[in-house]
Amino acid sequence: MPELPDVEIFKQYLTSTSLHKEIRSVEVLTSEVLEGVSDRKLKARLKGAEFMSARRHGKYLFAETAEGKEWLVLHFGMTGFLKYFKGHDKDPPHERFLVSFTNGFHLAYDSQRKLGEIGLVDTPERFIKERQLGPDALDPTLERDRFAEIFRNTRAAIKSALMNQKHIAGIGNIYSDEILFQSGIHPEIRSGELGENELNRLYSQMKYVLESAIEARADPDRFPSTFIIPHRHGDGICPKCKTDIEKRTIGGRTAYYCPHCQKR
DNA sequence: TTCCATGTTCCGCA
DNA sequence: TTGCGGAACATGGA
Repeated sequence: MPELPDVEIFKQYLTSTSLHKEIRSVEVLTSEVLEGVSDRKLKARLKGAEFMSARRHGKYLFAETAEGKEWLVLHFGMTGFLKYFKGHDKDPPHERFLVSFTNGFHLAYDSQRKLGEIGLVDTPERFIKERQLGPDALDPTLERDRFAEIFRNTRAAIKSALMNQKHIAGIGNIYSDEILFQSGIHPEIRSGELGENELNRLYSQMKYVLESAIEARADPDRFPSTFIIPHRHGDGICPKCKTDIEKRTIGGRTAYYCPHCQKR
């Protein structure tokens, strides 16, 4: 589930496995995932280079390939992930892009659906500006007042507003449900109608939920027992009050929430 | 078989 | 003009 916590784990994974290793070759197995760069150019730029550092903004992962000048950008769509391995019998099932290092290991980008994206950008900052992405949800310089201002100025349902990457980057359908549950806020309330107390809770719970998920390595089996995510299915029960969880479509996505803990 | 799914983008309407 | 809601996209599992 590649939302902010998942992509943060991918960043840690890429950092611990794939930095400072010479790239021997690059294979593009599904050219549809390339965005704004040709297969030929991508290979030419990566071959002989190495990943020098990794960064993340929202759901995007960046790997530095030429000091301060060029970065590989990866987006994982709904189903993407990375796998570092040795030996071709261990290739993941829907490999779209493969980097092979001179040490014999490979880094694969797997995406069952092809909704992800791979490109080359000169700097993450310019990319973020071009895509009009909002501040990263875990940016330590994102202060409560700026956060509150963003949500006071939008009229959409708060769930939709949280998922809008132009407002805050990194939150998707799953984690927006969790953040609203932990905040005790109904997902259909209009963003601009939230009171100051609710905005305060939303801000602090957003940080708490995302940080907790990263600490749990984005693995729902390790989430705090108060999280609603593991109960986010047809016959789920609220982990706090045992009320039946409700399901409804908001802004075109399925929302799960507790009608008792999250009053309108 | 049909519906639904963690992603973003595009279109039409207010 | 801008923002919002819904459809579209690709693929496979329930």
